[in-house]
Amino acid sequence: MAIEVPKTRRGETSRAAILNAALDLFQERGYEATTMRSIAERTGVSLGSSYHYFPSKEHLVLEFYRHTHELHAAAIAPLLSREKDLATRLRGTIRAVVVTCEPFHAVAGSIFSTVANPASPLNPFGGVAKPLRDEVVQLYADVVSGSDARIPADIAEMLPLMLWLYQMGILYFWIFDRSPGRLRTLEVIDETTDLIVRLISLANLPVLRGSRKRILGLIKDIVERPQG
Amino acid sequence: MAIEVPKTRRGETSRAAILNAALDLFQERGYEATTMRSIAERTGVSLGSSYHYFPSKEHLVLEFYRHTHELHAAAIAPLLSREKDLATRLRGTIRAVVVTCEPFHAVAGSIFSTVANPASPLNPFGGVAKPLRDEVVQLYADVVSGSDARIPADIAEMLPLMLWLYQMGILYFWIFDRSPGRLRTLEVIDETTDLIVRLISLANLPVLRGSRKRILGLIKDIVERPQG
DNA sequence: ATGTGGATTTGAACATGTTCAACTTTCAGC
DNA sequence: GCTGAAAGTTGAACATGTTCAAATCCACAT
Repeated sequence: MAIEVPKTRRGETSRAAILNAALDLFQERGYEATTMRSIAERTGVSLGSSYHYFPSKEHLVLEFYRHTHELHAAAIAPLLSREKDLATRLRGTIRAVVVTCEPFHAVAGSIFSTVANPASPLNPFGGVAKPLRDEVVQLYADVVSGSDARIPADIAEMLPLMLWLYQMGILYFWIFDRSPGRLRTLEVIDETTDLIVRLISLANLPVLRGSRKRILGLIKDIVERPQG
Repeated sequence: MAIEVPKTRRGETSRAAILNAALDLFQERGYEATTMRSIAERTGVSLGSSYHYFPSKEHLVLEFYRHTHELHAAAIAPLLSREKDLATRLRGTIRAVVVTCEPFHAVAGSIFSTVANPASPLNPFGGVAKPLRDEVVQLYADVVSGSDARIPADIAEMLPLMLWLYQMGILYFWIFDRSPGRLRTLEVIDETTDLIVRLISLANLPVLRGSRKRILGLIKDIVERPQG
Protein backbone atom coordinates (compact mmCIF):
# COMPACT_ATOMS: atom_id res chain seq x y z
CA MET A 1 0.00 0.00 0.00
CA ALA A 2 3.00 2.30 0.19
CA ILE A 3 2.86 5.02 -2.42
CA GLU A 4 5.65 4.28 -4.83
CA VAL A 5 7.65 7.21 -6.06
CA PRO A 6 9.27 6.70 -9.43
CA LYS A 7 13.06 6.46 -9.18
CA THR A 8 13.85 6.43 -12.85
CA ARG A 9 13.14 8.63 -15.82
CA ARG A 10 11.22 5.75 -17.29
CA GLY A 11 9.26 5.39 -14.10
CA GLU A 12 8.34 9.05 -14.06
CA THR A 13 7.10 8.80 -17.61
CA SER A 14 4.99 5.78 -16.78
CA ARG A 15 3.50 7.29 -13.69
CA ALA A 16 2.60 10.50 -15.48
CA ALA A 17 1.12 8.63 -18.44
CA ILE A 18 -1.04 6.45 -16.21
CA LEU A 19 -2.28 9.47 -14.28
CA ASN A 20 -3.08 11.33 -17.49
CA ALA A 21 -5.01 8.43 -18.93
CA ALA A 22 -6.91 8.06 -15.69
CA LEU A 23 -7.87 11.74 -15.50
CA ASP A 24 -9.01 11.69 -19.12
CA LEU A 25 -11.04 8.54 -18.70
CA PHE A 26 -12.64 9.72 -15.47
CA GLN A 27 -13.90 12.75 -17.34
CA GLU A 28 -14.96 10.83 -20.43
CA ARG A 29 -16.74 7.94 -18.79
CA GLY A 30 -17.08 8.60 -15.10
CA TYR A 31 -15.47 6.85 -12.18
CA GLU A 32 -17.16 3.47 -12.19
CA ALA A 33 -17.10 3.10 -15.96
CA THR A 34 -13.38 3.68 -15.97
CA THR A 35 -11.76 0.34 -15.31
CA MET A 36 -8.21 -0.16 -14.23
CA ARG A 37 -7.81 -2.23 -17.39
CA SER A 38 -8.97 0.61 -19.59
CA ILE A 39 -6.53 2.97 -17.88
CA ALA A 40 -3.69 0.52 -18.45
CA GLU A 41 -4.74 -0.05 -22.05
CA ARG A 42 -4.92 3.63 -22.91
CA THR A 43 -1.58 4.22 -21.24
CA GLY A 44 -0.11 1.36 -23.22
CA VAL A 45 1.04 -0.38 -20.11
CA SER A 46 0.08 -3.56 -18.36
CA LEU A 47 -2.54 -3.78 -15.65
CA GLY A 48 0.00 -4.57 -13.00
CA SER A 49 2.04 -1.49 -13.76
CA SER A 50 -0.74 0.86 -12.70
CA TYR A 51 -0.71 -0.77 -9.31
CA HIS A 52 2.99 -0.17 -9.01
CA TYR A 53 2.41 3.59 -8.74
CA PHE A 54 -1.14 3.82 -7.46
CA PRO A 55 -1.99 1.33 -4.74
CA SER A 56 -5.67 1.48 -5.63
CA LYS A 57 -8.16 3.06 -7.93
CA GLU A 58 -9.09 5.39 -5.09
CA HIS A 59 -5.59 6.78 -4.99
CA LEU A 60 -6.04 7.91 -8.55
CA VAL A 61 -9.01 9.89 -7.32
CA LEU A 62 -6.79 11.67 -4.84
CA GLU A 63 -4.68 12.90 -7.73
CA PHE A 64 -7.82 13.94 -9.48
CA TYR A 65 -8.79 15.93 -6.43
CA ARG A 66 -5.39 17.56 -6.29
CA HIS A 67 -5.70 18.42 -9.96
CA THR A 68 -8.99 20.26 -9.54
CA HIS A 69 -7.68 22.04 -6.46
CA GLU A 70 -4.82 23.44 -8.46
CA LEU A 71 -7.15 24.58 -11.23
CA HIS A 72 -9.33 26.23 -8.61
CA ALA A 73 -6.49 27.99 -6.85
CA ALA A 74 -5.22 29.34 -10.16
CA ALA A 75 -8.69 30.46 -11.18
CA ILE A 76 -9.27 32.61 -8.12
CA ALA A 77 -5.79 34.10 -7.79
CA PRO A 78 -6.69 37.31 -9.69
CA LEU A 79 -9.85 37.80 -7.66
CA LEU A 80 -8.05 37.35 -4.37
CA SER A 81 -5.34 39.84 -5.22
CA ARG A 82 -7.78 42.47 -6.46
CA GLU A 83 -10.91 42.31 -4.34
CA LYS A 84 -11.14 43.29 -0.67
CA ASP A 85 -14.81 42.76 0.15
CA LEU A 86 -15.29 39.50 2.04
CA ALA A 87 -18.68 38.64 0.58
CA THR A 88 -17.38 39.17 -2.93
CA ARG A 89 -14.24 37.15 -2.29
CA LEU A 90 -16.18 34.30 -0.77
CA ARG A 91 -18.83 34.30 -3.48
CA GLY A 92 -16.21 34.34 -6.20
CA THR A 93 -14.23 31.57 -4.58
CA ILE A 94 -17.14 29.22 -4.14
CA ARG A 95 -18.52 29.98 -7.58
CA ALA A 96 -15.11 29.12 -8.97
CA VAL A 97 -15.25 25.76 -7.23
CA VAL A 98 -18.33 24.63 -9.09
CA VAL A 99 -17.20 26.21 -12.34
CA THR A 100 -13.86 24.43 -12.09
CA CYS A 101 -15.52 21.15 -11.28
CA GLU A 102 -18.17 21.44 -13.97
CA PRO A 103 -16.40 19.15 -16.46
CA PHE A 104 -16.43 16.46 -13.80
CA HIS A 105 -20.03 16.82 -12.74
CA ALA A 106 -20.97 13.34 -13.90
CA VAL A 107 -18.07 11.78 -12.00
CA ALA A 108 -18.40 13.84 -8.90
CA GLY A 109 -21.04 11.74 -7.19
CA SER A 110 -18.97 8.58 -7.08
CA ILE A 111 -15.93 10.51 -6.06
CA PHE A 112 -17.73 12.30 -3.29
CA SER A 113 -19.05 9.06 -1.87
CA THR A 114 -15.64 7.43 -2.15
CA VAL A 115 -14.03 10.28 -0.30
CA ALA A 116 -16.73 10.45 2.36
CA ASN A 117 -16.11 6.85 3.35
CA PRO A 118 -14.36 6.93 6.72
CA ALA A 119 -12.65 3.68 5.82
CA SER A 120 -11.15 5.18 2.70
CA PRO A 121 -7.56 6.37 2.83
CA LEU A 122 -8.88 9.39 0.96
CA ASN A 123 -11.16 10.55 3.72
CA PRO A 124 -10.24 14.17 4.33
CA PHE A 125 -10.66 13.88 8.10
CA GLY A 126 -7.50 11.91 8.36
CA GLY A 127 -5.15 9.85 6.29
CA VAL A 128 -3.44 10.41 2.99
CA ALA A 129 -5.73 13.24 2.00
CA LYS A 130 -5.04 15.39 5.04
CA PRO A 131 -2.25 17.47 3.49
CA LEU A 132 -4.44 18.36 0.56
CA ARG A 133 -7.32 19.24 2.86
CA ASP A 134 -5.02 21.52 4.82
CA GLU A 135 -4.11 23.26 1.59
CA VAL A 136 -7.75 23.91 0.83
CA VAL A 137 -8.41 25.17 4.35
CA GLN A 138 -5.43 27.47 3.94
CA LEU A 139 -6.98 28.81 0.76
CA TYR A 140 -10.06 29.83 2.75
CA ALA A 141 -7.83 31.36 5.39
CA ASP A 142 -6.45 33.54 2.61
CA VAL A 143 -9.92 34.43 1.42
CA VAL A 144 -10.72 35.73 4.89
CA SER A 145 -7.41 37.30 5.87
CA GLY A 146 -7.03 39.12 2.57
CA SER A 147 -10.36 40.87 3.00
CA ASP A 148 -11.01 44.14 4.76
CA ALA A 149 -13.56 42.56 7.07
CA ARG A 150 -12.74 42.77 10.74
CA ILE A 151 -13.43 39.34 12.16
CA PRO A 152 -13.23 38.66 15.88
CA ALA A 153 -10.24 36.47 16.67
CA ASP A 154 -12.24 33.54 18.01
CA ILE A 155 -14.29 33.36 14.84
CA ALA A 156 -11.34 33.95 12.54
CA GLU A 157 -9.60 30.99 14.07
CA MET A 158 -12.30 28.52 13.11
CA LEU A 159 -13.74 30.21 10.05
CA PRO A 160 -11.48 28.69 7.36
CA LEU A 161 -12.32 25.17 8.45
CA MET A 162 -16.01 26.01 8.53
CA LEU A 163 -15.79 27.49 5.06
CA TRP A 164 -14.14 24.33 3.83
CA LEU A 165 -17.03 22.34 5.25
CA TYR A 166 -19.43 24.78 3.69
CA GLN A 167 -17.73 24.26 0.33
CA MET A 168 -18.24 20.52 0.74
CA GLY A 169 -21.91 21.10 1.35
CA ILE A 170 -22.22 23.25 -1.75
CA LEU A 171 -20.46 20.59 -3.79
CA TYR A 172 -22.85 17.96 -2.54
CA PHE A 173 -25.77 20.14 -3.51
CA TRP A 174 -24.18 20.79 -6.89
CA ILE A 175 -23.88 17.09 -7.55
CA PHE A 176 -27.65 16.78 -7.41
CA ASP A 177 -28.29 19.94 -9.39
CA ARG A 178 -29.72 19.19 -12.82
CA SER A 179 -30.81 22.74 -13.61
CA PRO A 180 -29.56 24.23 -16.89
CA GLY A 181 -26.20 25.90 -16.45
CA ARG A 182 -26.27 24.73 -12.84
CA LEU A 183 -28.05 27.98 -12.10
CA ARG A 184 -29.65 26.75 -8.92
CA THR A 185 -26.32 26.05 -7.34
CA LEU A 186 -25.13 29.51 -8.28
CA GLU A 187 -28.25 31.02 -6.73
CA VAL A 188 -27.72 29.06 -3.54
CA ILE A 189 -24.10 30.15 -3.45
CA ASP A 190 -25.01 33.81 -3.80
CA GLU A 191 -27.63 33.58 -1.09
CA THR A 192 -25.56 31.57 1.36
CA THR A 193 -22.31 33.50 1.03
CA ASP A 194 -24.25 36.66 1.74
CA LEU A 195 -25.90 35.04 4.72
CA ILE A 196 -22.62 33.83 6.11
CA VAL A 197 -21.06 37.26 6.03
CA ARG A 198 -24.15 38.76 7.58
CA LEU A 199 -24.25 36.19 10.36
CA ILE A 200 -20.61 36.80 11.14
CA SER A 201 -21.34 40.47 11.67
CA LEU A 202 -24.38 39.64 13.80
CA ALA A 203 -22.25 37.41 15.99
CA ASN A 204 -21.11 40.54 17.84
CA LEU A 205 -24.58 41.17 19.23
CA PRO A 206 -24.64 40.85 23.02
CA VAL A 207 -27.56 38.40 22.95
CA LEU A 208 -25.59 36.08 20.70
CA ARG A 209 -22.40 36.20 22.77
CA GLY A 210 -23.29 33.13 24.77
CA SER A 211 -24.20 30.95 21.83
CA ARG A 212 -21.23 32.14 19.85
CA LYS A 213 -18.89 31.20 22.64
CA ARG A 214 -20.46 27.80 23.01
CA ILE A 215 -20.46 27.06 19.30
CA LEU A 216 -16.85 28.08 18.82
CA GLY A 217 -15.81 26.23 21.94
CA LEU A 218 -17.49 23.10 20.66
CA ILE A 219 -15.86 23.32 17.26
CA LYS A 220 -12.47 23.97 18.77
CA ASP A 221 -12.87 21.04 21.09
CA ILE A 222 -13.81 18.74 18.25
CA VAL A 223 -10.92 19.85 16.09
CA GLU A 224 -8.26 19.75 18.73
CA ARG A 225 -9.03 16.72 20.79
CA PRO A 226 -7.65 13.66 19.06
CA GLN A 227 -9.88 10.96 17.58
CA GLY A 228 -13.31 12.02 16.73
CA MET B 1 -33.74 -4.22 -10.64
CA ALA B 2 -37.40 -4.51 -9.65
CA ILE B 3 -37.80 -5.44 -6.02
CA GLU B 4 -39.34 -8.90 -5.99
CA VAL B 5 -42.02 -9.58 -3.44
CA PRO B 6 -42.35 -13.23 -2.45
CA LYS B 7 -45.59 -14.77 -3.66
CA THR B 8 -45.26 -18.14 -2.07
CA ARG B 9 -44.84 -19.44 1.43
CA ARG B 10 -41.53 -20.85 0.39
CA GLY B 11 -40.55 -17.53 -1.09
CA GLU B 12 -41.33 -15.67 2.11
CA THR B 13 -39.23 -18.10 4.09
CA SER B 14 -36.32 -17.68 1.74
CA ARG B 15 -36.49 -13.92 1.68
CA ALA B 16 -36.65 -13.71 5.47
CA ALA B 17 -33.81 -16.19 5.88
CA ILE B 18 -31.57 -14.32 3.47
CA LEU B 19 -32.28 -11.02 5.20
CA ASN B 20 -31.58 -12.53 8.60
CA ALA B 21 -28.30 -14.00 7.51
CA ALA B 22 -27.31 -10.70 5.93
CA LEU B 23 -28.11 -8.66 9.06
CA ASP B 24 -26.19 -11.12 11.23
CA LEU B 25 -23.19 -11.15 8.95
CA PHE B 26 -23.10 -7.37 8.60
CA GLN B 27 -22.86 -7.13 12.35
CA GLU B 28 -20.36 -9.94 12.70
CA ARG B 29 -17.97 -9.00 9.95
CA GLY B 30 -18.89 -5.60 8.58
CA TYR B 31 -20.25 -4.63 5.22
CA GLU B 32 -17.31 -5.27 2.91
CA ALA B 33 -16.26 -8.49 4.59
CA THR B 34 -19.75 -9.88 4.17
CA THR B 35 -19.86 -11.39 0.71
CA MET B 36 -23.01 -12.25 -1.15
CA ARG B 37 -21.67 -15.79 -1.26
CA SER B 38 -21.32 -15.95 2.51
CA ILE B 39 -24.87 -14.70 2.90
CA ALA B 40 -26.15 -17.34 0.51
CA GLU B 41 -24.09 -20.01 2.22
CA ARG B 42 -25.30 -19.19 5.73
CA THR B 43 -28.86 -19.04 4.48
CA GLY B 44 -28.42 -22.43 2.84
CA VAL B 45 -29.46 -21.10 -0.49
CA SER B 46 -27.68 -20.55 -3.78
CA LEU B 47 -25.99 -17.32 -4.75
CA GLY B 48 -28.55 -16.60 -7.45
CA SER B 49 -31.45 -16.85 -5.04
CA SER B 50 -30.29 -13.88 -3.01
CA TYR B 51 -30.47 -11.78 -6.12
CA HIS B 52 -34.02 -12.89 -6.71
CA TYR B 53 -35.19 -10.92 -3.67
CA PHE B 54 -32.54 -8.26 -3.30
CA PRO B 55 -31.41 -6.69 -6.55
CA SER B 56 -28.06 -5.77 -5.07
CA LYS B 57 -25.99 -5.92 -1.94
CA GLU B 58 -26.90 -2.29 -1.35
CA HIS B 59 -30.56 -3.16 -1.15
CA LEU B 60 -29.78 -5.38 1.78
CA VAL B 61 -28.35 -2.31 3.47
CA LEU B 62 -31.66 -0.56 3.02
CA GLU B 63 -33.31 -3.31 5.04
CA PHE B 64 -30.59 -2.94 7.60
CA TYR B 65 -31.36 0.74 7.81
CA ARG B 66 -35.07 0.04 8.18
CA HIS B 67 -34.25 -2.43 10.93
CA THR B 68 -32.33 0.07 13.02
CA HIS B 69 -34.98 2.71 12.44
CA GLU B 70 -37.59 0.40 13.95
CA LEU B 71 -35.36 -0.33 16.93
CA HIS B 72 -34.85 3.38 17.40
CA ALA B 73 -38.52 4.28 17.14
CA ALA B 74 -39.38 1.61 19.69
CA ALA B 75 -36.62 2.76 22.02
CA ILE B 76 -37.83 6.35 22.25
CA ALA B 77 -41.57 5.69 22.38
CA PRO B 78 -41.72 5.86 26.19
CA LEU B 79 -39.73 9.07 26.29
CA LEU B 80 -41.91 10.74 23.70
CA SER B 81 -45.12 9.87 25.49
CA ARG B 82 -43.85 11.01 28.87
CA GLU B 83 -41.63 14.02 28.37
CA LYS B 84 -42.79 17.46 27.22
CA ASP B 85 -39.61 19.51 27.26
CA LEU B 86 -38.22 19.93 23.76
CA ALA B 87 -34.55 19.90 24.69
CA THR B 88 -35.03 16.73 26.71
CA ARG B 89 -37.01 15.04 23.96
CA LEU B 90 -34.46 15.97 21.34
CA ARG B 91 -31.50 14.96 23.46
CA GLY B 92 -33.10 11.63 24.31
CA THR B 93 -33.98 10.95 20.72
CA ILE B 94 -30.55 11.63 19.32
CA ARG B 95 -28.84 9.80 22.14
CA ALA B 96 -31.05 6.82 21.35
CA VAL B 97 -29.90 6.91 17.75
CA VAL B 98 -26.28 6.31 18.62
CA VAL B 99 -27.13 3.85 21.35
CA THR B 100 -29.29 1.86 18.95
CA CYS B 101 -26.62 1.91 16.30
CA GLU B 102 -23.78 1.03 18.66
CA PRO B 103 -23.70 -2.68 17.70
CA PHE B 104 -23.15 -1.62 14.12
CA HIS B 105 -20.46 0.95 14.76
CA ALA B 106 -17.84 -0.97 12.80
CA VAL B 107 -20.14 -1.36 9.80
CA ALA B 108 -21.52 2.12 9.87
CA GLY B 109 -18.75 3.79 7.90
CA SER B 110 -19.20 1.71 4.78
CA ILE B 111 -22.93 1.97 5.02
CA PHE B 112 -22.83 5.71 5.42
CA SER B 113 -20.66 6.12 2.37
CA THR B 114 -22.81 3.74 0.36
CA VAL B 115 -25.91 5.67 1.25
CA ALA B 116 -24.31 9.05 0.63
CA ASN B 117 -23.53 8.12 -2.95
CA PRO B 118 -25.92 10.10 -5.15
CA ALA B 119 -25.76 7.32 -7.70
CA SER B 120 -26.92 4.76 -5.17
CA PRO B 121 -30.57 3.80 -5.20
CA LEU B 122 -30.28 4.07 -1.44
CA ASN B 123 -29.51 7.76 -1.43
CA PRO B 124 -32.05 9.31 0.93
CA PHE B 125 -32.51 12.39 -1.25
CA GLY B 126 -34.43 10.43 -3.77
CA GLY B 127 -35.05 6.91 -4.88
CA VAL B 128 -35.95 3.75 -3.08
CA ALA B 129 -34.97 5.09 0.30
CA LYS B 130 -37.24 8.10 0.22
CA PRO B 131 -40.19 6.46 2.03
CA LEU B 132 -37.95 5.44 4.88
CA ARG B 133 -36.42 8.90 5.06
CA ASP B 134 -39.89 10.38 5.25
CA GLU B 135 -40.63 8.09 8.16
CA VAL B 136 -37.58 9.33 10.02
CA VAL B 137 -38.43 12.95 9.29
CA GLN B 138 -41.92 12.25 10.60
CA LEU B 139 -40.37 10.94 13.80
CA TYR B 140 -38.67 14.28 14.30
CA ALA B 141 -41.92 16.05 13.54
CA ASP B 142 -43.37 14.09 16.47
CA VAL B 143 -40.46 15.02 18.68
CA VAL B 144 -41.22 18.68 18.04
CA SER B 145 -45.01 18.65 17.94
CA GLY B 146 -45.32 16.56 21.09
CA SER B 147 -43.32 19.08 23.08
CA ASP B 148 -44.64 22.10 24.94
CA ALA B 149 -42.32 24.43 23.04
CA ARG B 150 -44.04 27.09 21.02
CA ILE B 151 -42.30 27.15 17.67
CA PRO B 152 -43.12 29.79 15.06
CA ALA B 153 -44.93 28.22 12.12
CA ASP B 154 -42.26 28.98 9.54
CA ILE B 155 -39.61 27.28 11.65
CA ALA B 156 -41.84 24.38 12.62
CA GLU B 157 -42.41 23.64 8.98
CA MET B 158 -38.75 23.05 8.20
CA LEU B 159 -37.49 21.93 11.57
CA PRO B 160 -38.10 18.16 11.25
CA LEU B 161 -36.10 17.97 8.03
CA MET B 162 -33.31 20.01 9.60
CA LEU B 163 -33.28 17.73 12.61
CA TRP B 164 -33.00 14.72 10.34
CA LEU B 165 -29.99 16.33 8.68
CA TYR B 166 -28.59 17.12 12.10
CA GLN B 167 -28.98 13.46 13.07
CA MET B 168 -27.02 12.49 9.97
CA GLY B 169 -24.26 14.84 11.03
CA ILE B 170 -24.15 13.36 14.50
CA LEU B 171 -24.00 9.86 13.05
CA TYR B 172 -21.08 10.86 10.83
CA PHE B 173 -19.28 12.23 13.87
CA TRP B 174 -20.09 9.09 15.83
CA ILE B 175 -18.56 6.92 13.12
CA PHE B 176 -15.20 8.57 13.75
CA ASP B 177 -15.56 8.55 17.52
CA ARG B 178 -13.13 6.13 19.15
CA SER B 179 -13.55 7.41 22.68
CA PRO B 180 -14.47 4.85 25.35
CA GLY B 181 -18.20 4.39 25.60
CA ARG B 182 -18.53 6.83 22.72
CA LEU B 183 -18.61 9.53 25.38
CA ARG B 184 -17.47 12.28 23.05
CA THR B 185 -20.45 11.80 20.81
CA LEU B 186 -22.77 11.93 23.79
CA GLU B 187 -21.12 15.15 24.94
CA VAL B 188 -21.51 16.68 21.51
CA ILE B 189 -25.14 15.61 21.42
CA ASP B 190 -25.88 17.20 24.79
CA GLU B 191 -24.21 20.44 23.79
CA THR B 192 -25.71 20.68 20.33
CA THR B 193 -29.29 19.78 21.23
CA ASP B 194 -29.18 22.47 23.88
CA LEU B 195 -27.78 24.93 21.38
CA ILE B 196 -30.43 24.12 18.83
CA VAL B 197 -33.27 24.76 21.24
CA ARG B 198 -31.64 27.96 22.38
CA LEU B 199 -31.14 29.19 18.83
CA ILE B 200 -34.76 28.48 17.99
CA SER B 201 -35.86 30.71 20.82
CA LEU B 202 -33.41 33.41 19.76
CA ALA B 203 -34.82 33.34 16.24
CA ASN B 204 -37.64 35.59 17.46
CA LEU B 205 -35.28 38.48 18.08
CA PRO B 206 -36.03 41.40 15.80
CA VAL B 207 -32.41 41.65 14.59
CA LEU B 208 -32.54 38.06 13.44
CA ARG B 209 -35.87 38.35 11.63
CA GLY B 210 -34.27 39.09 8.29
CA SER B 211 -31.76 36.27 8.37
CA ARG B 212 -34.35 33.86 9.68
CA LYS B 213 -36.66 34.66 6.81
CA ARG B 214 -33.91 34.27 4.28
CA ILE B 215 -32.64 31.01 5.70
CA LEU B 216 -36.08 29.46 5.88
CA GLY B 217 -36.95 30.74 2.43
CA LEU B 218 -33.80 29.20 1.04
CA ILE B 219 -34.44 25.84 2.66
CA LYS B 220 -38.03 25.82 1.50
CA ASP B 221 -36.98 26.67 -2.00
CA ILE B 222 -34.44 23.89 -2.06
CA VAL B 223 -36.87 21.34 -0.72
CA GLU B 224 -39.79 22.22 -2.91
CA ARG B 225 -38.30 22.97 -6.29
CA PRO B 226 -37.70 19.73 -8.12
CA GLN B 227 -34.23 18.44 -8.93
CA GLY B 228 -31.49 19.68 -6.75
C1' DA C 1 32.27 -5.23 -21.93
C1' DT C 2 30.11 -7.36 -18.15
C1' DG C 3 27.87 -8.49 -14.09
C1' DT C 4 24.78 -6.83 -10.38
C1' DG C 5 21.06 -5.10 -7.80
C1' DG C 6 17.29 -2.49 -7.72
C1' DA C 7 13.47 -0.56 -10.43
C1' DT C 8 10.01 -1.66 -13.51
C1' DT C 9 6.88 -4.53 -16.04
C1' DT C 10 4.11 -8.36 -16.88
C1' DG C 11 0.18 -11.43 -17.02
C1' DA C 12 -1.91 -15.00 -14.74
C1' DA C 13 -4.67 -15.86 -10.72
C1' DC C 14 -7.98 -14.64 -7.19
C1' DA C 15 -12.20 -12.68 -4.90
C1' DT C 16 -16.42 -10.83 -5.33
C1' DG C 17 -20.73 -8.37 -7.18
C1' DT C 18 -23.85 -9.39 -10.76
C1' DT C 19 -26.42 -11.68 -14.70
C1' DC C 20 -28.97 -15.19 -16.93
C1' DA C 21 -30.84 -19.17 -19.18
C1' DA C 22 -32.17 -23.55 -17.79
C1' DC C 23 -34.18 -26.35 -14.27
C1' DT C 24 -37.39 -27.46 -10.30
C1' DT C 25 -41.10 -26.54 -7.18
C1' DT C 26 -45.51 -24.73 -5.93
C1' DC C 27 -50.29 -24.21 -6.15
C1' DA C 28 -54.86 -22.68 -8.09
C1' DG C 29 -58.30 -24.43 -10.97
C1' DC C 30 -60.19 -28.28 -12.75
C1' DG D 1 -55.12 -36.03 -7.99
C1' DC D 2 -53.64 -33.63 -12.52
C1' DT D 3 -51.85 -29.97 -15.01
C1' DG D 4 -49.69 -25.92 -16.55
C1' DA D 5 -48.27 -21.46 -15.64
C1' DA D 6 -46.11 -18.70 -12.26
C1' DA D 7 -42.66 -18.57 -8.74
C1' DG D 8 -38.49 -20.01 -7.07
C1' DT D 9 -33.74 -22.01 -7.50
C1' DT D 10 -29.45 -23.02 -9.41
C1' DG D 11 -24.67 -22.67 -10.82
C1' DA D 12 -21.89 -21.36 -14.44
C1' DA D 13 -20.17 -17.29 -16.61
C1' DC D 14 -18.72 -12.47 -16.71
C1' DA D 15 -16.46 -8.01 -15.31
C1' DT D 16 -13.52 -5.79 -12.51
C1' DG D 17 -10.38 -4.44 -8.46
C1' DT D 18 -6.38 -6.40 -6.58
C1' DT D 19 -2.17 -9.40 -5.65
C1' DC D 20 2.12 -11.46 -6.64
C1' DA D 21 5.97 -14.12 -8.21
C1' DA D 22 8.61 -14.16 -12.10
C1' DA D 23 10.68 -11.85 -16.03
C1' DT D 24 12.81 -7.85 -17.97
C1' DC D 25 15.20 -3.56 -18.06
C1' DC D 26 18.74 -0.34 -16.92
C1' DA D 27 22.31 2.51 -14.62
C1' DC D 28 26.52 1.89 -12.81
C1' DA D 29 30.64 -0.15 -10.62
C1' DT D 30 34.18 -3.11 -11.89
